[in-house]
Amino acid sequence: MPELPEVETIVRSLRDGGQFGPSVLGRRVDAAYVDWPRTIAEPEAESFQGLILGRSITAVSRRGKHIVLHLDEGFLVIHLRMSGDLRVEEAFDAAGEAVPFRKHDRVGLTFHDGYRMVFHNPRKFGRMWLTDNTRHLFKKLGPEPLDDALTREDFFIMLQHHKRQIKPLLMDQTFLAGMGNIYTDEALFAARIHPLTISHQISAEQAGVLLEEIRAVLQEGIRRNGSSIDWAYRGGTFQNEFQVYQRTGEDCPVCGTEIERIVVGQRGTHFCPHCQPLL
DNA sequence: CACGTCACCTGCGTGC
DNA sequence: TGCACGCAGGTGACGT
Repeated sequence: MPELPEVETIVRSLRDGGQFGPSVLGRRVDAAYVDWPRTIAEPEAESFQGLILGRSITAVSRRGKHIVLHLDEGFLVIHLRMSGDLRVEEAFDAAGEAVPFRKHDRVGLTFHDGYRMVFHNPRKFGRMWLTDNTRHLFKKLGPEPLDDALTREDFFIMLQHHKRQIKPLLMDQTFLAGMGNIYTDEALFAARIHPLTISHQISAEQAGVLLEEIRAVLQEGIRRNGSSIDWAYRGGTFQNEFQVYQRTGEDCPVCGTEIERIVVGQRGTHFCPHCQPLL
């Protein structure tokens, strides 16, 4: 469930407490459980278990789709990829017995006060890095779409610098950090831009509209606590606002034309052929 | 540089 | 019921 709005929702819950459990701030790691060692991208999984012990979480932030737990020494960075999920829960039952981990729980960090944070990750794509410095992880990431420092003019110039199909370009994390399949389809629909449009051919005015629509769908996604679909229910409600995503064959909410599905860059892509003509 | 393909994984819905 | 297949919110490594 991981695009920018879902990651931001999790970050806020980890920081402030919320629908996914209490805050992790101030909690100290007392024990580490690793079910799938490849989850630990850095350092080696064996050394990770010892190195994380005794460290406390002092802040929680986000960069693109990465969750950043700031520790009193270093950082724990988490990427959920396709199917990752975090929850914070009590690690022991009333009798003091450890609550068993669930199927697909890959990593568990038990805190000094009896709570734990669990990384649930059915498809095993998600990764964690325990590192003293995050620079090497983020150096290639593009700007944050919600950062006001990114202007419409900047965005137009960025588009002019590439001759690529707009959809894969928006999903390229080195171009812009945080967009995924859902919010890209929704933003392109809102901006009335065909997903195969070559970035280079988008006018300055259209670029401005696109940036604003990207921000609008991301902000609405955050406001609704992200999207919940199928197996990965997270309590979000943005799925109820989808205009085109997963609505193949249904009527376009604007003009009534049937929503089409094509494949772009190996990803299912949904758009209205009438509202989003390929110029 | 841009794009297609495959790989990494598991689970679910569909159609035969 | 069983089974093959296609599909899924992501990304990185290749080859052309």
